[in-house]
Amino acid sequence: MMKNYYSANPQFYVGIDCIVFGFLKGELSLLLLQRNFEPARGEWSLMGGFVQEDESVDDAAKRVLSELTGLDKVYMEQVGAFGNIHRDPGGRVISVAYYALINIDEYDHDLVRQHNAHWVNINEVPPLIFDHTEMVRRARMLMCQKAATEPIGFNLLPRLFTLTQLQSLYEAIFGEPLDKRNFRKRVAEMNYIEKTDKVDKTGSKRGAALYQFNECAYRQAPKFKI
Amino acid sequence: MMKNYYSANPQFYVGIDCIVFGFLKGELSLLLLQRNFEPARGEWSLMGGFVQEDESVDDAAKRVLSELTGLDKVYMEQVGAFGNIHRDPGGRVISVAYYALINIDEYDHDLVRQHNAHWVNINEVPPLIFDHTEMVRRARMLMCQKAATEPIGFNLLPRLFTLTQLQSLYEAIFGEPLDKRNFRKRVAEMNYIEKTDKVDKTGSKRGAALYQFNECAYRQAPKFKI
DNA sequence: TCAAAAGTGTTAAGTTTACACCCATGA
DNA sequence: TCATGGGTGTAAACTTAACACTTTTGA
Repeated sequence: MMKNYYSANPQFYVGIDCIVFGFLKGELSLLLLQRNFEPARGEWSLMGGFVQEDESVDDAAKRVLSELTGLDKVYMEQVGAFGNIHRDPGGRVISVAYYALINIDEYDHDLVRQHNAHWVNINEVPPLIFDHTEMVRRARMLMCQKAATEPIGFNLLPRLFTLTQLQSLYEAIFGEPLDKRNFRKRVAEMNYIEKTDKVDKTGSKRGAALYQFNECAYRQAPKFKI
Repeated sequence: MMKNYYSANPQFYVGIDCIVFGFLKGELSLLLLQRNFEPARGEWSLMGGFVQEDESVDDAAKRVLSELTGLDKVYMEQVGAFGNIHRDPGGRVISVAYYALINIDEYDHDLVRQHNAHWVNINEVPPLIFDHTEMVRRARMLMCQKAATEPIGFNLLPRLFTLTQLQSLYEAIFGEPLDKRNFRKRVAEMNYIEKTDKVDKTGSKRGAALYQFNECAYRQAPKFKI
C-alpha cells in the first residue's frame, strides 16, 4: 500500500543544467553550447542532461559536467530546481541547475569542441533557450555572494597565481574595481593565501610573486572576507 | 526524434517538503507532522506531497502548504532539490524543499490537527525521517541569511506588532540577544516600519506602541539591515 | 508603592575607504 | 632610459557595539 501511495503520482524527467564559470583573459566567462541537436537546434543553451536511475542528482550534475569538460572533482553548487510546466517546450522536464567553477587551463578542449561549446564573456551572454537565462542570473548572484565570504574563487585560477590575477578575478566576480592596497591588505591577513618563492615573469618585466591557496591552513581558521 | 531523445531517460516521482516556520511564544518553531501513515508511521517528518502533472514545482509547494494550513499567498522560498538515491527508503523520490513563513494567528487549526501536526521549538526538533533534518538545517540557514538583509520577518508576525515582539523575533531567528537601543535605532531608520496610533496593552501595564510594515513604502527605498 | 515592560543618546572601538609614490626589469 | 606592472602605509569617515536610567501603569 506504500507502493500504492507513491504510484498514484505522476513521474517526471529530471534534467540537469550546468552553469560553467571560467576566468578567461581577465574576464569571467561561461561555457555555453550552440546546440547542434533538437530541440532548439542552433540556439544557445547551458550544458544539460538527465538524471538517471543509478545516480543521485548531485552525481548526475558531476557526470554532465564531466561529459562536457572531462573534469572530475570540480567545485559545484546547486542553484535550485526549475519546474515551470512549460519551461521546456519539448516536454515536461523539471530541471536542477548547478554552477561549476573550473580552471580554464585544465579542461578537455576536444570534448568541449565536440559539444560545440564556447566561452562567452559573462557580460555578453546571448539569449539562451528556455529558462536558462534565469538560471544564469541566479547562479551568478549565488556565486557572487558565496565568493565574497568563502574562498571558492581559487577554483577559477591555476594553482599558482599572482595577486594581480587574484584581484582581477574578484573584480570580474563582483563587477566592480577594487582598491589594490586595500585588497592586498586583506589578502595579507589570510595566512592560508601563501606566498611561494616562485615568480611569474609573463605578466610584467619585474615579475610578480606567485601565491597558492592552502586548503588545510584555511580549515584551521576558516575566515575569509574580500 | 525529440520525443525519442527525452524518452530514453528515466522518470521520477518529484516530492515537495515544506519547512514551516512560525513564531510562537517568543520562540521560532516548526510545524512538524507525526506521521499517521506509511512509510515511517509514528515518526516525525516535514509536511510533504508530490508534484502533479498540471502544476509547476512552486505551485505544488503552495498547494502542499495550503493542504496543511489552509493558507494562501504565503511567503515561500525554495531551499533546493534533494536527490540522493536512497533518501526515501520507500522508493526513488527526488524532493524539492521549500521554507514558508506563516503568521501563527492565521492558519487553519482543524487542518493542522487532521494532519497530526504540531509546533515544535526550533531548538528542540526531534530526529526527522529521511533527509528532513538536513532540509531543516539548510532552510534555517537560508532563512537566517535572508532575514538579515530583507524584510521577510514580518511574515511571521501579526499585521500590528510591538518593537519588543519584533526584537524577540529577530533574536529567535539569529539565535542571539540583540541590544535594545541599537535595535530600535535601526528600526527608526527604516521609515517603512511605521508606528501606528494603536497600543498593545497585553504585554505590559504601560502599553507598547504598535507598528506595521508598509510594503509599498519599502519598495520605494528597499534598504533593510537588522 | 512597586514590579514589569517601554522607551530613550552618547561614546569608544573597530572597520572601511580613499589615496600616491617608489621599485625592478626588459625592451 | 623609459614604459610597464609590482609593491607598499596612513589618516579620515563611517559603522558597530557597549552601556543605564527614567517612564508609565495595573495590581
